Amino acid sequence: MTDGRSDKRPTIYDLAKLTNTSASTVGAVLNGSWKKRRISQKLADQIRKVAIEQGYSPNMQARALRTERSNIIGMIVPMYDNRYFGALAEAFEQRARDRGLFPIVTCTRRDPNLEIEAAQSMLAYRVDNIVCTGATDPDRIADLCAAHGVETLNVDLPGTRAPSIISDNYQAAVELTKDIISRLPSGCAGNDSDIVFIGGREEDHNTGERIRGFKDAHEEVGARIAEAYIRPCGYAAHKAERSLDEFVNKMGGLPKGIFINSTISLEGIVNWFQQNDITGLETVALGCFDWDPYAALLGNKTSMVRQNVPVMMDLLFEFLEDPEKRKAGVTQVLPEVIRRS
Amino acid sequence: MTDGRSDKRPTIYDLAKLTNTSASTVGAVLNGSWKKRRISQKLADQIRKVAIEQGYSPNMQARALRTERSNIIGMIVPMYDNRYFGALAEAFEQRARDRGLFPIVTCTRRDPNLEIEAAQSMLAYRVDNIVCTGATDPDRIADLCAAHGVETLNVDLPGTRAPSIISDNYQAAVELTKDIISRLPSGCAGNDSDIVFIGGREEDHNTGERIRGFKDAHEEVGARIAEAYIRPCGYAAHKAERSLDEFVNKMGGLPKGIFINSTISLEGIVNWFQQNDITGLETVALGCFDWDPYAALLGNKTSMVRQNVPVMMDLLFEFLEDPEKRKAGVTQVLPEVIRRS
DNA sequence: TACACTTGCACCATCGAAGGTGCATATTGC
DNA sequence: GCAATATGCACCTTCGATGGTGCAAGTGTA
Repeated sequence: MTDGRSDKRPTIYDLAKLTNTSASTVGAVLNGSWKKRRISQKLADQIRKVAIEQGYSPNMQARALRTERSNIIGMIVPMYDNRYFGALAEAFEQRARDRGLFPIVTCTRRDPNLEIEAAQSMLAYRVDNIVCTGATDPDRIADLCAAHGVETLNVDLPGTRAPSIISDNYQAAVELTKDIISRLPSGCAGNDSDIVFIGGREEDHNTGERIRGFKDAHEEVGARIAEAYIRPCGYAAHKAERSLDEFVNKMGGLPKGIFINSTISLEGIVNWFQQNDITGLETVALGCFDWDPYAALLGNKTSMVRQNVPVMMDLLFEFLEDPEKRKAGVTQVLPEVIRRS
Repeated sequence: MTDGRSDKRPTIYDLAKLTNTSASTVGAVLNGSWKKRRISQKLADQIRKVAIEQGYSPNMQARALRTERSNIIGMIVPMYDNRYFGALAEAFEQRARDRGLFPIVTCTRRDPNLEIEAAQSMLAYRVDNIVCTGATDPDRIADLCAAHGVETLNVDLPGTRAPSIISDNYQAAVELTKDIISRLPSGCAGNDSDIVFIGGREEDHNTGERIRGFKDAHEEVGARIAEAYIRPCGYAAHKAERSLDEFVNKMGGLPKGIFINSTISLEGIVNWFQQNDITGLETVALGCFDWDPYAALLGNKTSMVRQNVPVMMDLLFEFLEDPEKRKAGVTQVLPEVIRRS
């Protein structure tokens, strides 16, 4: 090169030569510790000028190696196929950047092995923290990270090995169920219920809590629920579709209401209606524990639960920054129930 | 600690002491170059055993510092608020992992400054490549990266400084428009059209191509389009909503069809119908250049364009791996038009 | 003028891994 | 039985940034 700029990225050593100073001086100026090191204002200005001219950017790998702190913060999410996790990732990234951290979000498709693999990669790159969102096995990740001296935090699904920030699934499920009940044809509420719960995994904490809320809301109005009405058939759309189909075949008709445990399951439910009984979409009272702008418009009767992403992410960073607060076990955040009549 | 395991992560030096060998031997064994270095099978096995016992994980920062290759591959996406970018991110991550790379996806909210900031962060962490997906200004990012010796690739929106993989927006727009025309009340096709194009940004390459396809499809059936029918009002939902509202006020009624330029814009359109004329959703022929499982069900008449994510991502990694192929300028991939009658 | 401080910077080891090189010991060929 | 080669591993520098330490020159005090 003839313009004095190398084709390689300049290092503090290059800048030191260009300014007739030393690497430690350049380093101190560019990382902000120069006052402590009593570098003169004039020299600092000059070095900064040359650094900009040369397009210097500190090698974070080298810095991390030396300081034992990467400023990388990782987040594991299950999927990008719904608004909730998308919003979580977006809010997470924004807050991380605001704090000068480098956010790394990766989706692990609800695959426990992939979760571990992703966590191991993050650990290899020496992330400072890992946030497990909706992880199928947060404790396993927490243990793995603990062995590496890395603290984790759980979001959406609670774990026992790390502080957890989750939605108040029980309370929101109670409210959503009451809302569905209130929209049943008159005369139904108070009698034995005809609302099906579809979707989710029984082992899931959240699904368990939602079923508990679903049951308690029924109990409050004196209605009973038969076993066949609780159908945690998994999250995939086609599973919900099949589950509803089985229910209808078994019971000989549609239920009066459906509590759907996620937008993904809702996809299957709507598919079923499209295939089998499109008018049902207008007559059955739908409630979905999740939020999606289009889904909210479907059937014109779908109430939805929208989890409070901003508050959850604010709490997350509070916990990350304050070891005292971090001791808390499970912190619940109340979601919003968006009612449609 | 009493069990011989330090509370710090073990390094190759720790393992060398534990096995009475040297750091270079341990390093060679654990990074696979041990045969080349003529380490005996027996010693290699022993070192690997101890490494596993100690929970060793190589410090990728140190490795990257030494080898000048981080194995990190970055991707910038605008938003996680639609399925297209979610699917792109997911497919990208999967393919990167399959190749032993560490994928880093970040969303920049269609903010040109945030795009640059994110790219700079990635460069500071010495990513090997950056993939710009739907970037507002891919050339600016490409130039920045080029100054750091990092190659970029564009996806979804083309740039002039790097190879680009995009959808064939023109062809798909022609097909989508024809589909809308075919669903107009009989007698309309062939006359001057009554289909509005709403959403997107006029400066966007994709929006331009779609408008071109929209126009050509009209021309083919001998229909003309008045200026007021082309409304690239931006992407945000409320902008599309307002644009449709303005159109209806100005023209004194609904159009017979709407070509909506993204699911986000569709959100605004559906909102408008909800607020103003819910029956319109059933009578107006809708086509949306984007895909969403719920949106596809709306109005029961919405045809959608689903971009071919797997093929685009396969091409991306082909280009990344083969410098020859990388020379190509813009590669177009034909999306699928999902018709609903 | 001598001594104690302060100012302003350079020198150097270090973080963990990689890879060039060197040097014993073991094996082969003649 | 001896040189030539192969085998198996250790030593040492390097990547870029950080921060402890040392040291000259400048300033203040008695």
